[in-house]
Amino acid sequence: MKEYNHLKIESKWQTIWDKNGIYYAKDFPRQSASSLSKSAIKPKFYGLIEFPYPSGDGLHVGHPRPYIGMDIISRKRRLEGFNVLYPIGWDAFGLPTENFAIKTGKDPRIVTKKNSDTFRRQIKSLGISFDWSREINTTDPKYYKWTQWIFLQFLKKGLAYKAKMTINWCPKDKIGLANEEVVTRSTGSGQAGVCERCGTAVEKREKEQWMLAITKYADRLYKDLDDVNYLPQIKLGQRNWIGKSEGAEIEFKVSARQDLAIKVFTTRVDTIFSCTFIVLAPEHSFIQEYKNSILNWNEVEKYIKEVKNRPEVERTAESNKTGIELKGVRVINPATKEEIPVWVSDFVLVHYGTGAVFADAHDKRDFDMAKKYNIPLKVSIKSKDESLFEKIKNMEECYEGEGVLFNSKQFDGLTSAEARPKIIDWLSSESAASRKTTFKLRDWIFSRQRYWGEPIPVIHCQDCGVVPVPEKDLPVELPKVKNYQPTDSGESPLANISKWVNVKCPKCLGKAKRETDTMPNWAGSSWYYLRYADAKNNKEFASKKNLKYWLTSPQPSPERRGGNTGGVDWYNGGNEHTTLHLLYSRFWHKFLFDLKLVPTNEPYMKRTSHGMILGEGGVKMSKSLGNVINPDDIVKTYGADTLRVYEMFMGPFDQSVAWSTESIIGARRFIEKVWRIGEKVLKFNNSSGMSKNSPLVRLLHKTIKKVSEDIEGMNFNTAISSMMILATEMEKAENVSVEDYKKFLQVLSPFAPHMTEELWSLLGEKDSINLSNWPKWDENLIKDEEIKIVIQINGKVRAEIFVQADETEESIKKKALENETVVRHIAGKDVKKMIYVKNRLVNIVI
RNA sequence: GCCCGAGUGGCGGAAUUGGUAUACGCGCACGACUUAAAAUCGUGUCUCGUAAGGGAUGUGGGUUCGAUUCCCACCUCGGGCACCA
Repeated sequence: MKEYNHLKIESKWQTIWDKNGIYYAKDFPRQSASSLSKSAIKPKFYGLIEFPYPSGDGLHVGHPRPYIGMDIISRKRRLEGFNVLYPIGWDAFGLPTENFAIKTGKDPRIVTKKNSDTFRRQIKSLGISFDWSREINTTDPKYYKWTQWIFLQFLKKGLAYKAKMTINWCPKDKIGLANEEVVTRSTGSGQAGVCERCGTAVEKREKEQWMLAITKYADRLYKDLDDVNYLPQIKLGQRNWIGKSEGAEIEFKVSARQDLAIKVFTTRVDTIFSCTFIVLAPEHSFIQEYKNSILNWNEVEKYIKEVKNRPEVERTAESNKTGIELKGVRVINPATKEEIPVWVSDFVLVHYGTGAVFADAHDKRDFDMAKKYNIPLKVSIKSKDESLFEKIKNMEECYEGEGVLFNSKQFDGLTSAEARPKIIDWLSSESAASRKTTFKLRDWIFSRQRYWGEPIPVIHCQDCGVVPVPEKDLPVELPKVKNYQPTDSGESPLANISKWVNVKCPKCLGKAKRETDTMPNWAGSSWYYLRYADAKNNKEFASKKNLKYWLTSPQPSPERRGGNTGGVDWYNGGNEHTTLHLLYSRFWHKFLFDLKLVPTNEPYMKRTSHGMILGEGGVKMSKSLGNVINPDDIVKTYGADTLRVYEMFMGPFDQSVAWSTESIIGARRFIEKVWRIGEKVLKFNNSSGMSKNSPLVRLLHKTIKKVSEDIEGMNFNTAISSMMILATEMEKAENVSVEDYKKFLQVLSPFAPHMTEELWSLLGEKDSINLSNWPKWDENLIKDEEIKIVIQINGKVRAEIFVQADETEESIKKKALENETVVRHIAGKDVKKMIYVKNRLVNIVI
């Protein structure tokens, strides 16, 4: 047998796999050729990773981590008899390519082609079992035709609408900026957002934008999380983002104008008796409407202008709270009937609740603001902790918790929870309040004044207004332009192409103009997993038949829960996508479900996350730091199998971990060790060398169990650790049977597919190891006959004894007390208690 | 500021439901093999102590027979915060 040569082996098998198309998913294959029932369709497994953005820098070692993880799961599923779909594509619209085009004048289409070619070549060199026959690209007109088509369905159902929104605007470059392109810089008067390119202070501008009404789905997006199998922190992230709160809307009447009222939303109506002022968001419409009555209007106007240009994160930061009173305006607290002042402050956000809050001593932000501006405060909630109460009463400390009401008229003595419904009922009987549920979630701003995105398929007609592009005219293709800069008026570069812009109205055939806004990058990625089911379909985004097969299991999947009707079996992606992308695609999917275009109410049954790979020393890998590792170099020097094993071994899959080129050698040594064992096995070619009961066979079966279970939990690092232990023992052993070695190769094959395939074929197998059967472990062989029991005295380990697996508690305790060390330690002391934990320990308390 | 995650040897990390802290790997030291080197194999490797024994899982408290694990407070780092993907 020849020496292990990763270069030869890896390219050889990649070519063979590709030629035979062994990783191509088949639509509705039969169970097996010999299956009696003709209708028996093979069960499917649909594993998904987030398709990459093909950046100009090429792949870096962080990209493959999730691909390898899901590849291991997909490969295991194939051996378990599933028909596996594991697809990939390119999420290729977006800012970096466009900015590159602006800078260099190169056509983004050509740049995208070049970048995705590089990515494809690099990913292929890693031996990931992707089905390349279903590759998609969001910038392909054949793909974005359907992204546009789905938008038209939103429009048809009234879920796409236009609204005035503020955008970041650079007055020097005359272009709209993404939040990312606005950097915070210190100026003379504090922090300010400036343009990343030119450093000019960024302004906010009002602009008509296309919106998608995701808030119409807020309740379902929240509730249906109960029925999906996401990691708990992902569900929590989604829930926090949607931000459902149940509370009340309360009206504060304006003293001077009893017909006018300011509505506030609160979840803590129990604190209303301590409310001494109300606070409006600077953008609140009341301020403009009532400006003639505001005595200090000039100052107020100046304040509002300042605040509007501050980034939102900045505005809500604790240290930066500012405010101004609306002099001459007072409202009435409906509970106390007292007149109270009205303030404006930057920490109140216009798009949450009603854009106004009532303020009292039981909210930290209100409390701090009142202290800062000497606004009177009152307290009305008594803490459970009496010692704290003095300080709270004296306003030395802010108490935000729940408690018992006082200073609250007829509600005195009730707990916060008891008081809330009663106060709402009381106030609503005077029509000053109503129960209300609000969401933090806001509608989705869907317009971009950019070039490199899907054109929004709408035509503006002078007479007919907004007219959707007829479906037969889709796709509305992106025209070529000379200049990728947005126009001076803040429109997309498309606005300059009069030939493209000026069209006939599809309805009245009169003069009309195309919409020149494009869609955000999120659009194409909101439905891409559906396209993989039927990637080449020209008539629909995917056929119902294919969607039904790939999204709904023939038998209940272990991934499925509660009222969930199916979806992608397992979707793994980055932690950084667990709110936005995940929520957006759930929204699109639910919408399509309502139109009966997809068969399931949720897109993904199971969602897990992977951590990032950081540079050496735990800092971010970035071009500017010069610490980016290119997988090409690793594949060349150590091989794809080594890279795969190393990336899975380096740390827990869901956590970020620092790269270490020095440590790769450990993975390589492990692979070489397995190779050497292969040489030994081939030399002796012993099919029955080991006794069925030998310690090595027992270890093999324990390892099969451990690896099988660890893969399901994505604990790839401990799976590899256990295989390393097995390899060390196999190498030490005088003889390893072919049969046992093959089982080891099979469980290792998802991690190191090339070298295991080579060894498999050297052992005389004709078919691919990737199409063999996942080995089963023998329960009888993994049970230990003798068990080590630790003896503790007062919780400290003092000795250990070995007992038979079936030994009784009495007998073990007796042995423990007879132990020499134990006798020495308990001499002259009373044994108070003995705690026995089965198969683990005896703790003697003295 | 708000939400989520993490903090364990020189380094990456392991540790079922609260039950032997430091598995596995890297590095380092010593030894075997070799004319030599590489590769490989073996031994050792948290810390103080000759030992008996003590101490240590970001910090400080608490619950428990027993805490890396549960509770409270705090510190540090990473991710997200709606136009980056």
